[in-house]
Amino acid sequence: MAARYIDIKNSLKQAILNNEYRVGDKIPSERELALHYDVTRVTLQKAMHVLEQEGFIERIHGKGMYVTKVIEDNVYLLNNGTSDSILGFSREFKNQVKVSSKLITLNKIAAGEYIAAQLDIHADADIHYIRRIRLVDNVPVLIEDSYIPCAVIASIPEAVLQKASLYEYIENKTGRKIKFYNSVIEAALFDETLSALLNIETGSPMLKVSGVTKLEDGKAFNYSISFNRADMFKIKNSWVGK
Amino acid sequence: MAARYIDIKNSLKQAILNNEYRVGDKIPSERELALHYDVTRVTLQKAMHVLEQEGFIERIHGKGMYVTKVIEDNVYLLNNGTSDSILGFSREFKNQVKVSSKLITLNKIAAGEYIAAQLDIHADADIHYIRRIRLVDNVPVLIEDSYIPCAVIASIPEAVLQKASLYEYIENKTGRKIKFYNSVIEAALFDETLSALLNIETGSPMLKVSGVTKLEDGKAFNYSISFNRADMFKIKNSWVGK
DNA sequence: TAGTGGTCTAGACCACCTG
DNA sequence: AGGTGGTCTAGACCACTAG
Repeated sequence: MAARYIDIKNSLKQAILNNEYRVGDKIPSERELALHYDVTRVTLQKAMHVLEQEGFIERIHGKGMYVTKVIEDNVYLLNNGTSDSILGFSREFKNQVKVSSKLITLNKIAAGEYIAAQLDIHADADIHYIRRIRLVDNVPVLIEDSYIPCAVIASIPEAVLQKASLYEYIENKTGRKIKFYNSVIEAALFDETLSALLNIETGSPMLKVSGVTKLEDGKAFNYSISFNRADMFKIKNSWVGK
Repeated sequence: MAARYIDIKNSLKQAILNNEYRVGDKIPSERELALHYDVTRVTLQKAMHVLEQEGFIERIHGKGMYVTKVIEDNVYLLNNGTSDSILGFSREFKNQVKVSSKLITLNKIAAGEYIAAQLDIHADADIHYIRRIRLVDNVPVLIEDSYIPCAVIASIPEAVLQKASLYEYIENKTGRKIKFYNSVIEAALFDETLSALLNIETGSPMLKVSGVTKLEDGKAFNYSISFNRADMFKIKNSWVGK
């Protein structure tokens, strides 16, 4: 079903996560791996480039490919830009900790100019405005505001917002996968309203992440802003040259 | 000299920046562009994938390629993870504003465990510890601490730290290009020491970016932490699925 | 020099979108 | 149906690293 290079990438990723290859180990050469998986070098390279981008290996010209320093500090929750499934909050953490949501607001309103511009729709188009508190092991850690055009999803069951992953719901409902995520990361301070919702001090530092999510067909379906407790969130970012 | 696909990417990037293609425009198909640049589709696709990663175009299966919303808010300075030359501060901004540095500290010290672990060297190896204030149009906007192994660069002229780009100096000195950058982004508050250096209020929000930079041969050469005024810096992050 | 990753060709077939 | 991007093959040559 999926592309061959994705399968290969996942296979090697699992091998690394299972410690079959350890940090600093040299993994087999492209030519060996291509033979093993029975693909051409071009296809294998595609897999390896993705693995590199995701931060699992390092490719060094003339030397070989090496397993990178591990996925580090698990005390803090991270949310990066290069994983398979960055986007949904519950998706990312559901196997590690107990994630839940508390729905604060669910309204149908007109987009207004700013939101409309982000979503590439008309300012008078209807959208769902959703505000949720996210909890990890029952501790509130962030507030997330979402703006979703009614044209994409006519209605959103409250049950989804309370318990399930909104992204999975939308992928299933529309039959399209999530493709794009453009975000802007900023630091700010929690104001009275938001700090009260998280039960923390006003003026605490916040990591604010806002962005637009798009589906495979290029249609924007969600503009979101999340206000994250700075003491619980970091963002890992990796970059590979050229 | 450079790879063909990089040239093509830059050529199209320039065309977009010059408004030869405007936001929302459909650009020619892969097959047309491949013909025009006289390369195969595979090579052309490589160029386009990079261009997509850098946020200039969107590729939509079955439809075509479209110019993405522009590089936006130029009042704030941004520092993202997908550009050609993210890394150096002066590199990124030297054509837009007047960037200068003020050297606060330049010491040769032992790495110590934490820094040594980041740089993958011994804890008793010598490093340069550098603290600089960066100014944009003579306004101090961030503080940057750098930890550079003496084994990579024996000495660093003060003049470089005051005026020039440290990264360019190192690329020239070692004859190797910068390849890697793994960073962690956090939010925090400015303490007394740091706020005094930037002449802002203690307790102001800060965007803290720390990371390791590596050269082409995989050798770590700089662990840095930058403390950025949150009101002047945002980070743009784009992610493309699959 | 032998081995590695980096780039490129000239095809081919598939999956998706639109009229 | 015709055009678009997505994937893949089976080679080839180049650039870099090491002993």
